[in-house]
Amino acid sequence: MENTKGSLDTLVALSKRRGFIFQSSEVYGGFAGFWDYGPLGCELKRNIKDLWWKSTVRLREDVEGLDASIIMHPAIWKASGHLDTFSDPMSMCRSCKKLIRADQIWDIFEDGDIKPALEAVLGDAGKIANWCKGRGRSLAVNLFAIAQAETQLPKIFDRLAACKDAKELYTLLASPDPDALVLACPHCGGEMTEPRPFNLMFKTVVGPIEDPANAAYLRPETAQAIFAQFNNVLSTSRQAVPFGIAQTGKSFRNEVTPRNYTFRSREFEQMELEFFIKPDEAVELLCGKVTTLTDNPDISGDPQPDWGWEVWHKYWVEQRKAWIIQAGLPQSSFVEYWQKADELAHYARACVDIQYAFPFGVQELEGIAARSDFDLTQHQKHSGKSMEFFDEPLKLAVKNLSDEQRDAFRAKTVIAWQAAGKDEAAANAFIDKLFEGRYIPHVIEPSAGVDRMALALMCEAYEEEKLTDEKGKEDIRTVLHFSPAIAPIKVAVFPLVKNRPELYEKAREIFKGLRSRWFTFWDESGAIGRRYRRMDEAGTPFCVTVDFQTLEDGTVTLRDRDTMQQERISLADLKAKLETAIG
RNA sequence: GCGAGCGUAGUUCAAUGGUAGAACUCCAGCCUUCCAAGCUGGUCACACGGGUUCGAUUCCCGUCGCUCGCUCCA
Repeated sequence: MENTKGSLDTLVALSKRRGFIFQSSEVYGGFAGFWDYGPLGCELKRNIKDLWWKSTVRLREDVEGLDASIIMHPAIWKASGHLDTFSDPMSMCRSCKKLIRADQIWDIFEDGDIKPALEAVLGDAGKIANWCKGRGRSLAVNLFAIAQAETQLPKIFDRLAACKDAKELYTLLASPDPDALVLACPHCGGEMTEPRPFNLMFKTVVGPIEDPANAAYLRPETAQAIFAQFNNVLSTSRQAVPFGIAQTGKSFRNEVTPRNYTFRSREFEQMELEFFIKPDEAVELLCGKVTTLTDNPDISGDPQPDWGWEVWHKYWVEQRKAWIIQAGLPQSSFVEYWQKADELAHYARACVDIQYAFPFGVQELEGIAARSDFDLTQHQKHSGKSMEFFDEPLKLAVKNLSDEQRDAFRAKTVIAWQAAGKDEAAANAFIDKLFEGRYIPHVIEPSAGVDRMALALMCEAYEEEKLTDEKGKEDIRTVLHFSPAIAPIKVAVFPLVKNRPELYEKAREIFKGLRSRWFTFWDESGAIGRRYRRMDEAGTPFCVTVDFQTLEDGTVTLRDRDTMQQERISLADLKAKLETAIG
């Protein structure tokens, strides 16, 4: 049997044909970056989320759930850094790769005579109109926006975007110095890319008044809500660090290029866990040592109090890999990529990407980041509210130390912090707090995409099987090998033929009995083989067929999707059998 | 965001300056005692908006969408 995985195109076609995923707003021509999940797709997504929630929250004593609002106080995005970095036009230096806010470059230009000169030229609407004639629309829009000279000047970005064109315009109008309009990096003098609007967040207005002061954003990640509600969850849940807060929900990013089917969508769903841990210094004071990866600790069992952040991070990487395998991606189908030091975000100590081999390339499915205390520190700074955790055992442990031991600890810690580039005062402030039993927890963040997981599971499950029957006739069977836990339809019930009332009635009775427990599908039309194949394309693991023997001895045939084998099983045993297989 | 190509039923393909055919799918009926293939009938398409024209699915322009390459991806 020679089987193939099929291309992304064949998967997309099946996905539409069977009702997994539709293009958003299709009747109006579609809407790039947005997708709708049909009857089977929404079951699939629901099953993925349920499986995640069960393993992350329900089965763990140390994780609590949260379901926060999508639109939150804009100050959250100020604190998190999203607003500063990604809502302004940015320009990147081609040499030193530094990202610089476009208005900062503009400020540099203000030193010279570029700005007034440019504005003078651009202000001549008649010249611009002539020049724009026959040129690209976006260019004309940009230049006219500037030329219109409304009471408010157009946004700085619009002006800067026109710089390249303005240079040409300068030349055309015999400007004294067109070269002056080349954007130069203020750090190294290198060439800057054209400014781009990094407004990755969707902006909206809260309240009926259309005023910039009422601007708010759709969340670009679910994580920040968890940090913002850290204190509330902590104080109402009887948890203590280490513990986690989990959330699933929609997030929104104004992606520049939504491509590869649902992989990079502008609206997507995340499953995020923020797991709060003690800083290593606190672990050391409590346990007298910090277990690191070089100690080769056993991370397959319950977490241990002496684990440092490295071990916690590795622990969650392994937890997440186990879950992904459970969901139906074999170990061989994904890779664990440890980001190099220069790839890490400035606040991250380590980050592992779980990458799946999609048909369009090996791409990130989930990230597990060690984010230090960056997020809670930011929110403490911006909100003015303490994000510290009071660790009573820590306070007691410190109390039991001698003055010499405390001094030695302080000296050692200050040196370590200085080696990490932080100043002595910060180290001492941290140690003072620590000695009182207070610290800002660090965090390990496993962050997974529901849509990416659904797509990966569909890609992995998809197979075109070449079958040859006993007469030697070849046939291709398209089948989705979903694991029973995530399969949208768990079981289908068929009457072997539909024009025998007694058979039909018996099958309906069995169908209704199963439906109360699992998502069960009923199909009575066409040849039995055709019905089996329909269910293969939907990924339904089991089909129950009611035939004449059922009426005599109370047995049915149970057909397995993957092996296509059938077994006769008594109705009395059917539910127990399915319970074992599906769960 | 830039450049190139593409856009006809759910899918794969036709034809055409005079409003479109097929196969498979799907639906209904018949037949049918277990793996899509029998019979009969049926539903369903020119992405959207302008322009040229007596008339546009066809030619032109724009928008939207898709694919590829660049760019981007906190």
